[in-house]
Amino acid sequence: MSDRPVRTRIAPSPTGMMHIGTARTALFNWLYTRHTGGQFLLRVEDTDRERSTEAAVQVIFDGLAWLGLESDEPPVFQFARADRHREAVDDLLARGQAYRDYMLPQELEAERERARAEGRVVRSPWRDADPATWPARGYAVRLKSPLDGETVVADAVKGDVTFQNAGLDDLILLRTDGNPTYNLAVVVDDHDMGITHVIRGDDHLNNAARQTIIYRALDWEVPVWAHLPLIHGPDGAKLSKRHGAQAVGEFDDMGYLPETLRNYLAKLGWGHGDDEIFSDAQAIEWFDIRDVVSAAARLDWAKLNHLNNHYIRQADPARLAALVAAILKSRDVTLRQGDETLIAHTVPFVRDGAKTTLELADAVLFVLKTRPLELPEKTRTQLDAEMLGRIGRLRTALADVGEWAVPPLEMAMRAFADAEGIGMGKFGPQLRAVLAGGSPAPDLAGAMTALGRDESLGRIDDALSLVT
RNA sequence: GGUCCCUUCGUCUAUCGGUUAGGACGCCAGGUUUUCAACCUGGAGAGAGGGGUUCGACUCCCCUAGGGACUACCA
Repeated sequence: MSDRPVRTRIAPSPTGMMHIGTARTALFNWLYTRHTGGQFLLRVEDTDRERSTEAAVQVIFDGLAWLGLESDEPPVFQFARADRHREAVDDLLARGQAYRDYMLPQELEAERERARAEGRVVRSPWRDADPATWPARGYAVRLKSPLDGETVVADAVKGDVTFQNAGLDDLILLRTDGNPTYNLAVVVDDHDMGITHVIRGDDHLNNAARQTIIYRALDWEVPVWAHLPLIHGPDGAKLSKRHGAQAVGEFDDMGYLPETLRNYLAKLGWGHGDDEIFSDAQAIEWFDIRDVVSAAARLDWAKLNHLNNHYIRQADPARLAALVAAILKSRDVTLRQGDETLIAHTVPFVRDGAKTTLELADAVLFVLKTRPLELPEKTRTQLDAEMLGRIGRLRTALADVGEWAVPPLEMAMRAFADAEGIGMGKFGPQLRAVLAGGSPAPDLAGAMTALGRDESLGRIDDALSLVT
């Protein structure tokens, strides 16, 4: 470890989606650099040319942007650095830290079977071969790993993890076709990018030992390792499609806010005492790798929903209105001029029960309807002469309300109920139906406030005119 | 099979040798009530098992069991 300024990175490969685990890794890297005043970088591991399409790369950019975790420097593309990787291999060869391996595929296969049967690691006969014996054919380049002793990965989350070198094979650095492999490229790129802390998924812990050996062979400073436990599905198994969602974009589509994800993901595998809901600023102030939990966590939808409800209640109505408008458009609901403003105006009255912006979109629908509303069959039967008479008298009372706001409207309705000698249950459900046409609606005073005086009274008038 | 990691309420976690093992979500009961939520009050609910170390272990060590990752000329 050194006193270099902290530089971390997120290094996803473009697969066409951004896994939620990748998102959390990005968040932890980001929190740590913000906490220490360092830089957070992005490297696209696009060496798999088949999958690395422009669209797949864009998914990564979009995912990070949505989460608000932007890189402090332009992204680095791994494939473009292949020459530099080969240069490092040449260096290793020159230092005698790597060797040409002329094993044929079938020979390798046979050796692999033998090694497994003997309970040892694959070894190449070319490790110490005399150059004079080199055949005239293509070769791969392997790292000349130490045969004995041990390699310790000083992990900031797991503690010291010791690997016996005898159990580590000579990994391939350069393929026969001349292309660098992942383990080599990662080391070279992290070094060149000045990465001081490699914070990544648990699944790379085993790689860390061999990567440590590469760093040493190159005589480079080994970064601080921090391997985060993985995120599992609610049933404890690896998170996959059947758990409902695994990609960042899916959470967006399901109506979760990015600040919800940030808070939730931060709490998944890291914690600060009893704090459950906290701002980015607080998370940045409190975050430390040492407090990262070492066990895998499970995704809990109920808690995610609870958090999302909290943030929906905190959010700016205009911002929510824009999100809701987009959702409605995707459902082929045609919005008129001014509808988004109307939605923003309605949001405060309906947001308390909304767990997602999708639910918020449902909750806001009643206000967008145009008169005359189509009333449900059940309501039409309930609107007999007696009920219509009552609602007519209520309309008169409401029309007298001075300020069209929740408290006065509530007062007026209570006074009306008292005057009629009945409970609110005797006209509330019917009034709701008349106002909302069967759509979900908030409490009556809230619904009427959202609708406004003219629209509310107008909808009541429409119902009253149903008299047959 | 081999290597490595993990194990506190259903779930996320607090505890860094001495606590009635705390909080949150969920759940249950009650309250509020014009629907659904939200909200308020209360409740049930945990140290995987077995050995040590220690005056004293959830906390440290070992074993077992269970879960997971890696084991490619993929990343």
